[in-house]
Amino acid sequence: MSVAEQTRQNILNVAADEIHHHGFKATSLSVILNRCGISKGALYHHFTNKLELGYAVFEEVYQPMFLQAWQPALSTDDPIEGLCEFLTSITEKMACNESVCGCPLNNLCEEMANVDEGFRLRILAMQEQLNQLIVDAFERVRDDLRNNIKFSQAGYFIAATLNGANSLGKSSRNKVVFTQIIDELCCYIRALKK
Amino acid sequence: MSVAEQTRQNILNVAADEIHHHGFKATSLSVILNRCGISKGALYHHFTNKLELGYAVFEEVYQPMFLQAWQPALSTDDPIEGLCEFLTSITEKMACNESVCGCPLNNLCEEMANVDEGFRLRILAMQEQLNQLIVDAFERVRDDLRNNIKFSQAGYFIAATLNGANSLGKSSRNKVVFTQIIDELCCYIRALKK
DNA sequence: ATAATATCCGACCGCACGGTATGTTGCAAG
DNA sequence: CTTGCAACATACCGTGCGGTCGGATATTAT
Repeated sequence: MSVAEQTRQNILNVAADEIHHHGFKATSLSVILNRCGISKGALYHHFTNKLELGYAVFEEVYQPMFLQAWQPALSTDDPIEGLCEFLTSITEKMACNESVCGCPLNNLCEEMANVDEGFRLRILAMQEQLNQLIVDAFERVRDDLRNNIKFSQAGYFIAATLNGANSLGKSSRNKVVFTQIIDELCCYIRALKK
Repeated sequence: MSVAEQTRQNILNVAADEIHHHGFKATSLSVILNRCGISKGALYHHFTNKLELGYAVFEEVYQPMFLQAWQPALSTDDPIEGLCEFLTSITEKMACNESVCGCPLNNLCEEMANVDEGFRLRILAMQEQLNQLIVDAFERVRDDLRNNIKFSQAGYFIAATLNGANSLGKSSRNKVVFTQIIDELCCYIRALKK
């Protein structure tokens, strides 16, 4: 990897971290520059403006990260159990101070979806992609599931509840509430089986 | 109501609307002043700073609004059905352009809970209050419910899913996804009964 | 070796923001 | 009538922001 490309990747990673912690609008370019040890000229050589940097972070950092997290859980022989174990593992791996940051995708959705169309469409595509993953997984084992289930609707329901759990976790500042909601969600998911 | 008190209420209402539409940080005092037709001196006569204005909006506008919305649904003879009807009525009353604004409480939670302790504690208290309402309602009809239900956990689960539904609604910009999630949530709620 | 281009630097700009300080008006008590 | 304070108005300030631009340096092509 060329040194220029390293600079670019460094900017993307630092920006991703800053956006995750402070949101897009509250993220300061100056902070990114300081953390990267580069100048403003360097940043504006690689990205035309802050918005394009945000888009690049979404596409090149958040999106792959997101898919890599969900994909394995849904690709197992038993996606129902895979999903439950994945959700439970989130609560276990989540440190207390991390719980307040929430999911990058959901954060951006809350902050930017109704402000910037570029973000909105990217987020929407990502959510539909996730929903498709869930639907595909359910289709694969549909014989094991109750036959009155609307797969897509259930998929969105799961995603929504996870987002909401993150939200409630932010205000309570401990993961007990979060864990409870995930527990309840796993009950719901397992109840999809016959 | 004195003219001064009218001014104060006007500021609160306009500020509540602005915060609902643009979030707290992105809400500009200048815009509030213009919409109210008052000067900056007037605003700073009634509120010490922007943060205190935000707290006042939360306590005097959002909080009463929130309780007035939930209370009736949970006070009926059949809170399970009351809850479902209430949730469904949200989707019906919600215009398409309103769907992108989301719930003021959830918005503030996402934006401010991990930034400002004053907001966080107020939001937390509000959420616990809502949860208590749900728990109380469930306790009242506990004989009609399955006997392995953790009331508090179910309450948080319901609140979380509603928040998440709002979030997903923001990016899709139509209420179909929102409605689906609420439908699924109502199924879950009705399944709490024996 | 030299020209050309990519990469990066850092001073600067305009702007909108929250907040302050001082001035003005009007009502109400004495 | 006047004194005083609540209720505003207005001009101004410092700050941090995203973004621009001319120049310096490194890398590559010829």
